[in-house]
Amino acid sequence: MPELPEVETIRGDLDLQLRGARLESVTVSRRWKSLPHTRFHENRSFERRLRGTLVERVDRRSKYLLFQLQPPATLIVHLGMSGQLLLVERSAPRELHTHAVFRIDRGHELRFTDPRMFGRLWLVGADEVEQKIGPLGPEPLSAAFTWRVLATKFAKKQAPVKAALLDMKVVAGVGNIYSDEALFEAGVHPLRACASLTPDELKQLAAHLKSVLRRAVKSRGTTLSDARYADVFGEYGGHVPKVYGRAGAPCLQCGTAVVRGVLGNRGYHFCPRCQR
DNA sequence: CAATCAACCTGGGTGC
DNA sequence: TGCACCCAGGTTGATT
Repeated sequence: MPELPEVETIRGDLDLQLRGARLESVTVSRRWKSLPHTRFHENRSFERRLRGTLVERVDRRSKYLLFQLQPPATLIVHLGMSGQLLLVERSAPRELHTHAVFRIDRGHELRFTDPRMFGRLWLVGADEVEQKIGPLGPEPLSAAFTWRVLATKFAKKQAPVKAALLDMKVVAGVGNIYSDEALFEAGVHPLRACASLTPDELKQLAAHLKSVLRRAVKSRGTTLSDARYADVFGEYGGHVPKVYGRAGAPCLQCGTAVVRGVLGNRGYHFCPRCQR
């Protein structure tokens, strides 16, 4: 569910709310503990090792949230498709599919819920983070990400550009919504082979990717009508996609019906007239 | 190595 | 009402 702008919204709020807070206790559901260690680093001491730790800072890399703790350790959280982190009062009724509860001082709880259970929770040493979440390409909003990075990575790539944008090794944190949006705004057809893009198209693509991600962060993410992304306070995002999820509806630029295609088991959306 | 695809899960919507 | 699909914002391991 959440991509870079949604995860970044959550990160910012958690950093403000939890910096300096102590995790009084941590409980993980039996169901979640039964997951393979690729999704839950169960070492029997997850709860015990977290109890009493201090949250020093909350970082983000790609779609991963990194809780930097004291004594030194990193809690890695990935929300998968349907994961949520909710900051609530302890007395509030427990949400369905709650898999982990972090009791915070001052009477609050951080609850991790995830109906589809594609999320991950890992507790690792600070030096183990890279190997756990990597290898990852550059952060698209960093100065290190330019059209020249794309030019290098695309030079010998025959895969469709849509697939490449979803590849975390090419660029980190971009998912199905924002790859569709960036391609639409750049006027590039999703099925174009990476290596066929001209320098001008690469410039457009890099610039529009940065632009749409920045706008989405400012709007606190995207919440589709049929899905339920919410921030840590349960509030929805205000960003509205231009093509994603609009199959059959008129293109906002030319009025042509937006087309939905399937690539690698995932739907994508584009305007057959504006995107070449 | 690069590209493609099935699998991992649950729940909501649709059409018969 | 029941049921059999189809769809969903992600990642990854197996297979070509």
